Amino acid sequence: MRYWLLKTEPECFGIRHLEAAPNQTTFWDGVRNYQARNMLRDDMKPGDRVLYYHSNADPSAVVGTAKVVRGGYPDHTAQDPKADHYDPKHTAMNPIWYVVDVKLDEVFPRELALDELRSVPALKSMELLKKGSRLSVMPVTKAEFDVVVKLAHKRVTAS
DNA sequence: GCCAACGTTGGC
DNA sequence: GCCAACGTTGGC
Repeated sequence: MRYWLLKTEPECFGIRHLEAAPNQTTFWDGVRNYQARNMLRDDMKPGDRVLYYHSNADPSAVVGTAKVVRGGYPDHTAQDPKADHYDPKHTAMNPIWYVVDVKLDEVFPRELALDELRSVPALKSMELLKKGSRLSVMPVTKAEFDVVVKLAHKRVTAS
C-alpha cells in the first residue's frame, strides 16, 4: 500500500464536495502534467491512502484523508471540447490523461495549515513543503502520513 | 497582484 | 538537442 497527497482547490473540488458526492466517491480528474499522470496511471492502486490538500486556500492546508478505490483509467473529460481540460490529442484509442477514483475517509477535526506542517520536524522532507513543488499528486511516506493524521487529531492547547 | 519555480513549446 | 520565450502553479 502506498501513500499520496492530492491537491485540490477548495472551491473547485474541496473535501466538502467529496463529502457531498454520491457514495462520497469521485474521480479525480484534470491532471495535465506528465509526471503526475504517470503516478495516476502506474502507481496509484485501490487501497492506497491519500492526504487531501487544499491549495490556493486561506490557509492552504491538509484537510482530511481519502482512499483510492479505483486505479488509473483514462480521463474522459479530456475528450470533451467543452471541458476545461480538453486535449484534442487524447482519444479513446490513445488516451494520454488518467484519473483515479477516490473515496472520502475522514474530514479532519481541524485543518493542518502549511505553517504548522512546516513546524513539525518529522515532516521536514515532505515533498509538499519543498520550494517550487507544484505537482498535484505527490508521494508521501507512511511515516509522514501517520504523523499528519495523528497531528490532526491532537487537541490543540491554548498557548 | 507579485514573483519564483517549473513545464512546455518551438526555432534553430 | 539547446535554449529563450511563454504559460501555469501556488504561496505570499
